[in-house]
Amino acid sequence: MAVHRKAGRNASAAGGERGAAGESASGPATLGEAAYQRLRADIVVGAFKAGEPLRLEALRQRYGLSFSPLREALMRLQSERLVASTALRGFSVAPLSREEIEDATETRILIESEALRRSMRNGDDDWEAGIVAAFHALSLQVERQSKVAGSVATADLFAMEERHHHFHRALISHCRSPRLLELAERLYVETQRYRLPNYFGGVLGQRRRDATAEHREIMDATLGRSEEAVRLLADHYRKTAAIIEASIEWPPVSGKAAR
Amino acid sequence: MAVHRKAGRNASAAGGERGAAGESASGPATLGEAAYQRLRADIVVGAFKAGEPLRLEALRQRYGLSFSPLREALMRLQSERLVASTALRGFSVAPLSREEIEDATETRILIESEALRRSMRNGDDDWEAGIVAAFHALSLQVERQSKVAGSVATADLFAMEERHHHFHRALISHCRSPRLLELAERLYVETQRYRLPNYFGGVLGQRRRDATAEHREIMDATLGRSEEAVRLLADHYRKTAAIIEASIEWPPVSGKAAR
DNA sequence: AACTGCCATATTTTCGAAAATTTCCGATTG
DNA sequence: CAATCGGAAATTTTCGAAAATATGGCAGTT
Repeated sequence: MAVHRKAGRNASAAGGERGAAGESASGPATLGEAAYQRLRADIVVGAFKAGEPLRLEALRQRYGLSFSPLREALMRLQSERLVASTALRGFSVAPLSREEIEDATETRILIESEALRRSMRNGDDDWEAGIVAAFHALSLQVERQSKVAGSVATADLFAMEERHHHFHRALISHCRSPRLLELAERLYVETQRYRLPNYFGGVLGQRRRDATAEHREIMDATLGRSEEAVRLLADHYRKTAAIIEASIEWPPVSGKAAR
Repeated sequence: MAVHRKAGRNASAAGGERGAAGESASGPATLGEAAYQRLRADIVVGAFKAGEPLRLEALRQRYGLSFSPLREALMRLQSERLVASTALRGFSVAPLSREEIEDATETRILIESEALRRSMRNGDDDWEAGIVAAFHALSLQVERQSKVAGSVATADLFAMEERHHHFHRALISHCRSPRLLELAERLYVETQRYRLPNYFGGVLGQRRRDATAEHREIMDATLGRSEEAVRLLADHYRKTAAIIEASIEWPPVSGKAAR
């Protein structure tokens, strides 16, 4: 007995190397992959609070999965610094702290600065077109949301986030280093944890900050192959970090983090 | 029935956060951790050839473990780029290539350059003492091995490797960035795969390269808080990469990598 | 009250088998 | 002969239970 999967499941012939963007239709190929994606999303949006223990039984019920795929996913998330764990005492959501956001921000700047420089050296017409297109799509979404009076739909916030991500990826896309691209990707997700609560939570209407102008400046300098682009990008990230650090009431440093 | 572990196993009360150095006595706390360490060691020393499929049944027999801890370990190794995998087609040893060693080397230089600069800014007396001590220990080992006539014992090669690693870690140890340290660590292991075969395999007696002199120069410039240290370190890594690239007969580019 | 040892319970970790999927091979067809 | 189809075998992935370990409370002692 014990039917493992409800139906024969989506017959994705392709499969796809992990780490690739795609998947598109038909969903994740394995339950482990699905667990990874859902868990990561839930951590990033704050569905689990920082530092909160992640008990396997609870996760099993929440996602309707068995231990094996969950453990795999948690293992993977741990190596991406979204989850912490101690030997025989289980997993917990990685804590948030000033030190962490600063380290993540500065590391991200180090990685993306280099990636941006290389992209500017290697970038061709397609690269430029990709950046312009991504910027435009992002602007449209910003425009649309600024028109809305009250609260913005969650779906729109996700669309916004997606386009923002896409824009920043376009800038460095032609650096020709798999490692730099992967690191930038991970650091984007790590910092997302810090940005999103601030973003969903509150200051939506009164956008004190003109992020679009910053993005445009970065784009212009980048297309002009100017080293200034690197400085602007770094400033952009540092400003974001500063705003977040100011807006969060950091929990008092406690000795016992996990569990 | 089905006794899980032979005996009650070593009762390591401590446990220890993963990623920490220690463990010292009493071995890994969990079988998953043990699998990770053994598998990683076997991949790095080339016990499994690059590109070779890692079949679970074979691993199960080799290490006397069940699937779960093995999969966990493989998952972890994949996120460290030592293992590749495709959705439902299993794992394989990550391939070696010119592109990879170049990317790894340049990324390592990017990371360690920044880490070294910060260490030079932050470093105190203990930091300096640590570097001097590590250099000295490394020199002693080099000295000892150069005296030996014929082939050197494997244990000595490992001791050498360990002290070399320790020296490079000492240089950047005070950068105050957990991420940079972790990345440097991972890149060290990644590049180890390329260095070791060359190291074990052949040119032991006729050390054409005076690595000790290079190390001393790096140390001196570092202790003198000179930016020159960064340049020397980068040269050191690029030279190593160049030697390796020259000494390896690269396999012809084939389309099908895994399995 | 503080400390210690012990037991019951909660939780993680590991196992071995079942299920799902891919791979391989031969027969069949165009 | 190339291509395709089917089905057996090989392999990965998932499950659910068993084992190992940690946790928390309670009694007994100092």
